[in-house]
Amino acid sequence: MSHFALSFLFHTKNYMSKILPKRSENYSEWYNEIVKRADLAENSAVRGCMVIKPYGYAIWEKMQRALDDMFKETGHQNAYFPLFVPKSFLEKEEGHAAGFAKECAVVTHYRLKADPNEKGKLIVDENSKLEEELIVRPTSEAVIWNTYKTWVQSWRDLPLLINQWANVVRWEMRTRVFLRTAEFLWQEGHTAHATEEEARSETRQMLDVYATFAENFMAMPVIKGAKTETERFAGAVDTLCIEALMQDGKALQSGTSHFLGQNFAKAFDVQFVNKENTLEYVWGTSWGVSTRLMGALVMAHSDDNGLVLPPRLAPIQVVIVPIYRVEEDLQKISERIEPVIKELKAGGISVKYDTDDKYKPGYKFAEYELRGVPVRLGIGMRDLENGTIEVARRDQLSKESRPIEGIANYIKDLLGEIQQNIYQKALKFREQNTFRVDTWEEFQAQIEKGGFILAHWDGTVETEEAIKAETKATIRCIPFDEAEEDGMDVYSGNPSKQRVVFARAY
RNA sequence: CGGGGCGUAGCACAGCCUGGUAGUGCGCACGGUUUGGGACCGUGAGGUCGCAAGUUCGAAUCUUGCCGCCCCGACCA
Repeated sequence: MSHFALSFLFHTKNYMSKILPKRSENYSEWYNEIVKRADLAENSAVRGCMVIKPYGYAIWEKMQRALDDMFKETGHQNAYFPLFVPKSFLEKEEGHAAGFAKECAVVTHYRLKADPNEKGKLIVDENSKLEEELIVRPTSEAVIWNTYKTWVQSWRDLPLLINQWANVVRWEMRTRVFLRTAEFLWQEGHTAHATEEEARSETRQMLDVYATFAENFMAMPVIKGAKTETERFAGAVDTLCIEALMQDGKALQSGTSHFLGQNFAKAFDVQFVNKENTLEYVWGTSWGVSTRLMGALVMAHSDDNGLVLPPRLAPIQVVIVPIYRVEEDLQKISERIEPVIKELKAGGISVKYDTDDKYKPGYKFAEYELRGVPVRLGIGMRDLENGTIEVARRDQLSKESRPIEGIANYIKDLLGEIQQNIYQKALKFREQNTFRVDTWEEFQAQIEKGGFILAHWDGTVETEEAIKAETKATIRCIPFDEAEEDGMDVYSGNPSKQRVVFARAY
């Protein structure tokens, strides 16, 4: 016994560097470690800003591709607007200005000069002060609506369906990699329409696009709904959102779509002449998802062995690890596996054949698990003799030996099955962690345990804020698919027509 | 902005209390043995101990100031 105990103690430190913190013990440390160890991103030298590493960026690119295709299918075009927003633009829509004012980076000068007092140092050249400060965009409504004014004259110019992929900056007090960084990448759609109805349906259409993306690509079930007044986007009439449940029981807003009414059209004087030759303000929408989705992806599916990627977003869908002693064996293995690789690639599957001899197979197994590669194939001399190959699934951490004959087709199906399985698992988790609650005592107890709470709300800001103050729970959304029913507000006891979704949120 | 922690090799840390040769593990380079779940042996490279000032014969270590990072809260996609 003492021998084991001693040897365990002696080696503990070494092992510690190889295993992840337990998800159940320290969720945020577990999250940070996965992001780091799976090579998705790291904290940069710049406070609050992250470096997205190639593997992480490859996932983001897959997200971009899928979303971009969906935007194009729904008639949108990409464009690009400036990073800098003159302060006067930002001021024009009052609610908008108030909402973003306290988190803006401001450019006041355009030049540096050598410090006369200290060699090698630079100081701001006071002679380069800007007449008007430039704001680094926290979002682009202001610049874009200022531009739309010149683009829209007639009803024939509408609808205007534009999207841009860009970076934005919001000076957050506290940041977390992917979930809340000072600078982040996103897409922002900005559309203008002739009628309210059309703008409202655009708002809803894009929310549906996000939900479809979340569920079909990220394998992450979401609740669609509308934000309450307090949670609404600054400058919007209505904010719709998709809300996902993370494995620690906290909610994550994963996408928003705003109906802007005529707020920005009026602020920036964007009018068009309708068919009856009268001037009208256009109706606007804006909608966005960001690199926060990367955080959602990690927190929705991963486990104590690392990242779990849904096949549709995995940069490497299948990794093949050869197991051999001598060079000749590797050659034999390669000869047998090359046609399989070709077949997989022909089927549109991304494959990595890892012949790197720096690491042993065991190391590679652990490493690809950490990185969430959905399927791993192991093939050695024993397999060549038996005509088999080892197939390992990341989502279930299971292994089986299969005939190598027809393996490519098998894997094609398997990837689909894994995609489904990951989604079903996440859906089941959400269902098991969604609670219908009718009393305040129950509510208080349940919110401590996490999860979505469906409870009645009287529709007042006062109640919403009181609940938040007492429990830190916010109304994530007023869900679309929840049937109306008469009830009593869980806090105030006032009459209510519908349950809303409460949770503690990121 | 409050509360806590931390800055020593690429990474994780020890050394600091009680001042005197800068260390361990991982990683890295080279050579050899290994390879079906994170291999091993040997040799080697790698440091303005966060920055600045002070105390001292002498500072990673003591004092003061500053800077930065992380965690927990208040604000937020």
